[in-house]
Amino acid sequence: MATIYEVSKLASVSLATVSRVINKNSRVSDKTRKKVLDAMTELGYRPNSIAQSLASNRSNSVGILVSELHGPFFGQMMAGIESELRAAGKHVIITTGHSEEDKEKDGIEFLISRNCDAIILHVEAVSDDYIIELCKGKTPIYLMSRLVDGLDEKCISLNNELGGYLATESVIKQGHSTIAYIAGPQFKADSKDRLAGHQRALAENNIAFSDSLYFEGDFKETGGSDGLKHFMDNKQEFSALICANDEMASGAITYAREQGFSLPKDLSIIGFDNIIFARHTYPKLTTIDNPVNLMGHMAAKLVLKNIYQQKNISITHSFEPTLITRDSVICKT
Amino acid sequence: MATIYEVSKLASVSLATVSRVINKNSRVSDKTRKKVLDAMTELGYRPNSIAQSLASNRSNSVGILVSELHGPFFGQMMAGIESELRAAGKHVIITTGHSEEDKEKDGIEFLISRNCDAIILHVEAVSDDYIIELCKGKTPIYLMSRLVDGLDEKCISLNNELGGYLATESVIKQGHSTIAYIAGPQFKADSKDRLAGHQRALAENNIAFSDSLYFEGDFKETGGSDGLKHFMDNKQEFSALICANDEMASGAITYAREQGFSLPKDLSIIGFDNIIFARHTYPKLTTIDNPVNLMGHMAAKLVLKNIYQQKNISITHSFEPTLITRDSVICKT
DNA sequence: ACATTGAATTTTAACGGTAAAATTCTAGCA
DNA sequence: TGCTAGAATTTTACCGTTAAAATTCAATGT
Repeated sequence: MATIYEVSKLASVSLATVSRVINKNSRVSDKTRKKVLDAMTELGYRPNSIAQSLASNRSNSVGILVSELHGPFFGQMMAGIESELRAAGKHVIITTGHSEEDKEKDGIEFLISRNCDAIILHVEAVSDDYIIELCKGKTPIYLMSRLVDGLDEKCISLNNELGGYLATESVIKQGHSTIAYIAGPQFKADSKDRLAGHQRALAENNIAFSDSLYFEGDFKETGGSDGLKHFMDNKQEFSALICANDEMASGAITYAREQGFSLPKDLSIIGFDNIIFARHTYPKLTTIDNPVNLMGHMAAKLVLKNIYQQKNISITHSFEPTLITRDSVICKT
Repeated sequence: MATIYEVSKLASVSLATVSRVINKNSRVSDKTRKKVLDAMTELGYRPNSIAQSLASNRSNSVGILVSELHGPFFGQMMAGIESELRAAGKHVIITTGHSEEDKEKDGIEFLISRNCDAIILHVEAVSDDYIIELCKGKTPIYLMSRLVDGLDEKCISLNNELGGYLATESVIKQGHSTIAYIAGPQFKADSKDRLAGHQRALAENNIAFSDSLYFEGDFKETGGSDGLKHFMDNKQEFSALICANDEMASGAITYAREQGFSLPKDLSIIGFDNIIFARHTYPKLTTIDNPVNLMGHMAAKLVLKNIYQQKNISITHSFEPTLITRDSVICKT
């Protein structure tokens, strides 16, 4: 690959001049600029962004850390961030944390050591204190789906408690009063908040929360089937099942039908997230919309505004979930 | 962030010695090593991988270019590559091409300019010639789901033609003879091959391919619904519908039910890819398994073997799809 | 014609590391 | 004791770029 040096020789100008035409900004005469540009195309020159980054201390790329690369939730999130940033000519470096403390830290350090101009984190295993410490470093940190005290300006988050509340409330309004709940892993803040909302809705409607109608799932399809199986093995009676995300709801639906349930007549099921696939279950899944793609866009905008000086961007730090009514919850007869 | 220089001063050794303890390999006396290590922890030193990369001309990271960050297909692929590489201590830099020639090229250049040790590409819009040219460069290129003549050693691919054949054959074996086909975008090699397999199966069974039972979809849910609607608007009669991927099959299932079909009685539907969600449609989707996660692992292994000198890895370049029989295709009565 | 000035350009020193070449140490041996 | 081989360590140049400081250039006003 041709270097800036070869370009400068071919164009018979100095390195600095070539550098200046690459970086558009400063003054170069039109004549010189053309000479350089011609030399660049002749050599097929592309700046080495590693060297640029080392010399200039910025990289035009922002790091993203997500828990997993697959799955509809993270897919939408990454896509949102990437498309917004890409439109602004910035690149994205993605790595994963697998919801494990060591791997999350390792991923963060990788992104920092790669000179990212900013980092957008979706971390679940790392402590608030660690994050606060991290923010003191020179790489700007932003947080998705996590609200850390004192770092509000750096967070884009969903009101998960409200979402949990809405789900349960809507089910109660349909006349259900024996309601089972399959939660997400409780070390994740999202899961805890959704559960808290559920409990608040129950309390406000004078329904006691029962441990025997609670199951902690894994946010995957298996969590839904395992949870439902657990309740059935224990001979629990309930007319509605709330799942803390749509994957678990799908698993529950599939399992329920395998067990001979007729849905939604025998059991109402509601999910959370409104993943694309939620409208393809049968019955179509009633769920809580989690505007994660939008939130991804917003996180990217936050970076654009704060790091890349793009003015006139208005930022929403906090998003609200909404109820999406489809066919999987029916009025209790 | 502390630099190697500060470490060397604190440990009162030279830069080179610090560098050698960082890179483990060469000889350093235990006493010196300890001094350096202590200094490093005291300063909280982390090597700047940008500088390492510039100086050493490798980066311990491999670039990945996918068409989209969301969607079950790419999610599985990225996850496969990442987990294999991560286990070997390598990092992954992901970017997207959006199936557009310009963006694919831009993404590739970004990855190259970032000094990736190797690049794994899933490109769809770029020409074979461009890829061949690319391979002459100094960054090693590997290809997923694409077979370029003469580059077999660098490709990990699925026999899509066989998959298309298997899908159609299985449907024919169930007694169907009027079969509609919703293809993927025909500029994508995968789509073309799957269609070719479909046509071969038809031909072998003396069923004529009919343009009126063909629709080119977009590989998304809407492709399935649009396609089915198209056939119905044209009053086509058919007992089976083959979709070139599972997303389109899901869309078709949902749309069919909205139109009052009873599935699978009124219409048999088969998909392609065997995405996780395929078992959560109703009826459960019969489909062709595309071992994309495995292929991701294999692509990573190929890199590990060729670029990072890991011996004793055996490579499979070509994968075969298999029929997954579930409930969405029934015997024609 | 000649300072003056501001723009265009070049020189030079970083950025934070690696790696080859050069040097210093340390033992072992004649 | 003096020499030497091999290990440990340091010196030095370089990776490809940016950016501040220095220099050259061209136009302007007097």
